[in-house]
Amino acid sequence: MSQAGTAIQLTPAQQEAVEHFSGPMLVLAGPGSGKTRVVTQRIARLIEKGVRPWNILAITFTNKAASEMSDRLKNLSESRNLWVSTFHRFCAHVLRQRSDVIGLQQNFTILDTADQKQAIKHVLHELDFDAAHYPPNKILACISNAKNDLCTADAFVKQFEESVADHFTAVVARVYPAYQKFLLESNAVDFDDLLLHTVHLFEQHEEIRASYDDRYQYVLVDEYQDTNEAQYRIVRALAQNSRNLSVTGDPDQSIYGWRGAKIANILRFEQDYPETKVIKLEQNFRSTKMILAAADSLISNNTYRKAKELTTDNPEGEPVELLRFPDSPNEADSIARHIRQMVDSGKRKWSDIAIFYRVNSLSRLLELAMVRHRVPYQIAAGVAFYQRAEVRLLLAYLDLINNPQNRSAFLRAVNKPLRGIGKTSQQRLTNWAESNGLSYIEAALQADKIPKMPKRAGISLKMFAKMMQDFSLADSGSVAQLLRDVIDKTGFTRQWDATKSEQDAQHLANVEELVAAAQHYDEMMEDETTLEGFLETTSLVSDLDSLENETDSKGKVTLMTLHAAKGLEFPVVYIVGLEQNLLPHERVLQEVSLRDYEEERRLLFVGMTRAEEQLYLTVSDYREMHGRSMPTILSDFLSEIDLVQTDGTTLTQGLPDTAYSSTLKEDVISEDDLQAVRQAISRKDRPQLTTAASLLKGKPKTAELPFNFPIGSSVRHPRYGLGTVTNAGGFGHRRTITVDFDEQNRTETFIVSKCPLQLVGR
DNA sequence: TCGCGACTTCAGGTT
DNA sequence: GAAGTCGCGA
Repeated sequence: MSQAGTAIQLTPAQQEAVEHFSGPMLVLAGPGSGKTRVVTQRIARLIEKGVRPWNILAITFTNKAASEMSDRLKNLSESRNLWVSTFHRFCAHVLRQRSDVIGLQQNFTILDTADQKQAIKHVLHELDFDAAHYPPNKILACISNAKNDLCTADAFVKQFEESVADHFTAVVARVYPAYQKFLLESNAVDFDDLLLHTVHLFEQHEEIRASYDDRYQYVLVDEYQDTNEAQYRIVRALAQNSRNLSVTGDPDQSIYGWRGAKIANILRFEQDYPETKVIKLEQNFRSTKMILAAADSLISNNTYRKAKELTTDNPEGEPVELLRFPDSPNEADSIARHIRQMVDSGKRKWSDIAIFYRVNSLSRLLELAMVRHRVPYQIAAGVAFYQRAEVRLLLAYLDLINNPQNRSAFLRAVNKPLRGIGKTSQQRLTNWAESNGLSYIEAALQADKIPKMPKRAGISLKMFAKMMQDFSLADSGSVAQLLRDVIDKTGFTRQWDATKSEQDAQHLANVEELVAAAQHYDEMMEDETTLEGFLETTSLVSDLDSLENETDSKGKVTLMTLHAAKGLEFPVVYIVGLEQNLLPHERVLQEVSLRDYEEERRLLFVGMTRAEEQLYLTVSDYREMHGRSMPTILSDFLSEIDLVQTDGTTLTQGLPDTAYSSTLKEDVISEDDLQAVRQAISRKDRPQLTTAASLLKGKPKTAELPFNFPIGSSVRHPRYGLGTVTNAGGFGHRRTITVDFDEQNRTETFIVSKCPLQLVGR
């Protein structure tokens, strides 16, 4: 934070918040007002005043926020035994302690989104609904919304029976209970259940609630404006007796309404806790006057808000610029060049710069441009690693060992590697298992009793089940060793040969990396290492957790969605695509809901207020949407902001870089290359998989992007000029390419990782 | 039972 | 542009 490093003087309002001791407190903190600093200093003060660290609970929404706070606390005071957690981790912890009460076992599985989808499909199939006609994602969204509002399956069905509902709701009313049954029988929960079960645990078992209330005398909740009903009730349950609840947030930064967040929670806090002390932090230490004024004039168009006065003593700064481009490839390319020039000229370092966008699909062209211009970047897509087929599969094996009732894991693992157990055999098994009340593993052990089961499939099933039963953490000794045993026994890696293809090498490297992650977990937990603990760290990581926050090294440019940007700050910010249907998003334009429309405005507000010194908004006259180039309309929000307009194509005029040519239709870099780049980046730099607290502690490294120069592509050398790649050799750091320089009639061989070559669009 | 290619349909943000 | 579905041939 800009303020944290040097000027230590607290404003009177900050001081008051830091010194607040007991009773409820609401801190309304505008962007850049030093909120995190206030929270951490207050915790330090609490401890100084004699509060014991284990009586304090600090809750955030993301792992990143949690680990950042932990890190800061480390500098401030003796903070061991102090728990900084996300809502979901906190709930997982509570539920493991009291799993018996809610009908689960302690080793329950946390399903991720892909598992959930698979489960829904399975249920749809069982109920004889056509998955094509009832999209699993829509059903899932509907169930999730219900859960966020604490509407259980029973309640949903009852509500449905008592009201006039549409056909789709009727289907959900059938699917929801069946889905819950599937989860329960799998000894599993989904993300929403973590919250929902915890609410029920607290509200239906007073003695349990009271014990946690008593344990956590001081509860602090960050980003309170983003709490949904379930989270609201959890917080309430924890502060019922102790009442030392302090929440921080900013209604203007509420951007998770679609996830069930209720902005009303923060607006009504004073009614919920009448003795509340309210503190407003309105002085901004982050942005220039120009940027703050622009953001303020935007947000003042919202009607559903508490007016706030944002002020700053920072310099005037430069005006917010609107950059206009003819099309999206041009936009991406110009931004990349602009960034490169800022860094090359020594004005900025890579990590000073961030690019935000409304939808993930916009990152594609930007990434390609970054690669083309050799701009090192990081993108919030760290979990992509856990989504890779081979990693998911191995995790399914571990999951099944940990929780033999887990149906999703069984179905995923049973025929991979191939064991000749096809769809129909699986169907017969699951039907039989369910009608006999057995887990799939138990049923597989008696596969010969299943009617119509082919002999070969039956034998395979038995062998598979026996093999799974023979695995145990106790026998292997550590999660990493167990993983290796699984790989050995299943012949998991036999299908790949690193020397045969690049893809195979990637698969093998991913497997290696998962083993390394497990080993890291083992080492960190020592004797306490558990399978469900490891699996929990893999299912509760988020995209954001892969990002580094480096300030010392030159670092990387950060690409992320506007949603992910909350809580961060950068000297230079680009917000891409200020166009109708994109920002505001088309979905809120179709409906006539003012609430949703205003959330889009808040989203832009959040993005703009991340910027410290320079803020660029961009539009393209044509943008690729759904694989097609479409003319665009300027975002209505632009008329609410004071800015200067610039022709974006002139951004880097008169400067030496000439890699760009206006017809970038054929990208020299293919989608596969981009995947490889992403993988290579993430493998090198992703922090080791750990618990929240130790995330992001890896030393900052600057990754040299692996550049691909396909044979036949055009390149530019600063001295030799234009040339064509004619040959390639070697691997990794020693990869070389040979280039013919037509103009000078010479041929040179370069080491790719060191050469000053640049790809040129054709 | 399995892999491949052709085809359709779909694309918001996150724990 | 990508992912999922379907039908075919081996």
